[in-house]
Amino acid sequence: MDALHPHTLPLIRKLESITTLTEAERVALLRLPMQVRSLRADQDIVREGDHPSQCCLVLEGFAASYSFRGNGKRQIFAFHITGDIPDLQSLHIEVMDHNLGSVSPCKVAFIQHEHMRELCRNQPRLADIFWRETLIDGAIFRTWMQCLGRRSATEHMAHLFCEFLLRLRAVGQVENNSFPFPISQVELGDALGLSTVHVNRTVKELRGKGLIAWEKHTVTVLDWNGLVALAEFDPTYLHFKRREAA
Amino acid sequence: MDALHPHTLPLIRKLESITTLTEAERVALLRLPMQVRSLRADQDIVREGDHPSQCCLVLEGFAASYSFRGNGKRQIFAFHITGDIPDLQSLHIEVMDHNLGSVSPCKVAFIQHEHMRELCRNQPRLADIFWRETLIDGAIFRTWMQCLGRRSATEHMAHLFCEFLLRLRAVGQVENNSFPFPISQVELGDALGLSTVHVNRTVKELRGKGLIAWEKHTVTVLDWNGLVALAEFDPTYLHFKRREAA
DNA sequence: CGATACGTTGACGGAAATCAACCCCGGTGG
DNA sequence: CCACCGGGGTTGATTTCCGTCAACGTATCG
Repeated sequence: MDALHPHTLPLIRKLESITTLTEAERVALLRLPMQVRSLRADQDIVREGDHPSQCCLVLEGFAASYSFRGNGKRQIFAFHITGDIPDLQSLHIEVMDHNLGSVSPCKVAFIQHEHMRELCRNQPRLADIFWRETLIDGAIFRTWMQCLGRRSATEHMAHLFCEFLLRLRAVGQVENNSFPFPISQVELGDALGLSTVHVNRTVKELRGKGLIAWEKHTVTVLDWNGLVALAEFDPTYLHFKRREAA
Repeated sequence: MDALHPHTLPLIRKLESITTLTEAERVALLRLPMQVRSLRADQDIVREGDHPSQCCLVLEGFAASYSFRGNGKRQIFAFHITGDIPDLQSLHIEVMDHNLGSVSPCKVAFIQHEHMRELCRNQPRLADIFWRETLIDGAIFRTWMQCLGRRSATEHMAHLFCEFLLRLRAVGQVENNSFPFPISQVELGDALGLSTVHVNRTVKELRGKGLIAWEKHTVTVLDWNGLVALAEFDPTYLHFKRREAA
């Protein structure tokens, strides 16, 4: 009998925010063999071109998927938080077409692909749930695309804070509309497709309108309704089990 | 014994551009019950908010996934061509968070979810292949995001033409670097996040540089290397079985 | 034949990039 | 102890890309 791995708890919590698990499925998840590692900020986890044989579960801290252009400009595609498996796709796509790295200091767990595959064979419904996870990632990508293409800098940033509030709340990291936000303005610019200077001006605007506060790596949403209205935020795309209100 | 459905051939061809199928898998695909329909241009296939019970295989023509903002601005997330199943995600995500519609006149085949699920149960490797398909869609979304965030209008448009050439070639719709392109400049703008006016100027620039020709719904790539260089195009993200050259 | 959609072009304005300082703060080392 | 340094944040001045407005051309179609 394999040992139970309490490290899986964040994953279970996240999966239960979008679906319901049976006891057998929870146990199977808790038995997943994994190797835990601590990372400093800005460390690579997987690099473009790699052929990974394991995937990575975020336990603590923030990670990001990103890619560089020839001219050195970076685009961040997604931020990953507790409970996310950012490179689940490597289970079925051999070569990495982007990078994955820590943004803040992180604790991550590595799970061998063979163990994931075995789990998917033994618990076919879990396979579907993981598939669904990657489909929701796709939905988040689409929304991010719409923000990049059709929203102003201010609207886009407001949208990002709305998304973070809901995603972090789903894994219990929001208290009184405040959440950890260990991301620099440079990194935020790389995510929003903006220059650092303009990120700064945009943050200033959101602060000035009394919508958010941001100090010492913590963001507080001061006016949820105002932020939602400005961003035209609709949480459907996150596909939570039940709609959450703030 | 179920009848064979030759309509599945485009799907088989596309799947074989990224993987290898066994005879049993090919037969199982050919037996998939489906209902074929012809659509005029600009018709809805599935709408935001729907709970579909079937998914849609594109046989001929172009379709697009898109969504509107409150102010009426549209963002197109993806164009879908022969062999694509644009709403495969509805197999595991109940509610549509975006729209799917025809761009040109189309022939599509509808496949009931129950038949897809049965196929996935009987041919587990096909389930993984479909999963992989949706993961590649995700990779395309990421690349599109980088284009929206970090490329100029010219580079972005060049990138789009590069992608179309390879994807259409994979399903046999490219001859002498020419391919059908039944997309208006308005629609192209909705995909690139640009105004129609600027789309026009950008097309003019690509034409002026001798990179492409575009007339009567047909695009010809006149200078593949030049286009690739301008776009910084790297086809890895399409995850074809073997690298294609032009 | 006008109606309509699509494409093209010019003039103007605005949002965000770029360039360039400067500040604050927490190391770190002489 | 203080000087120095570097990373992050802030601000102003200028430039650039792209959006908006407006007009006009051209093809297709009822």
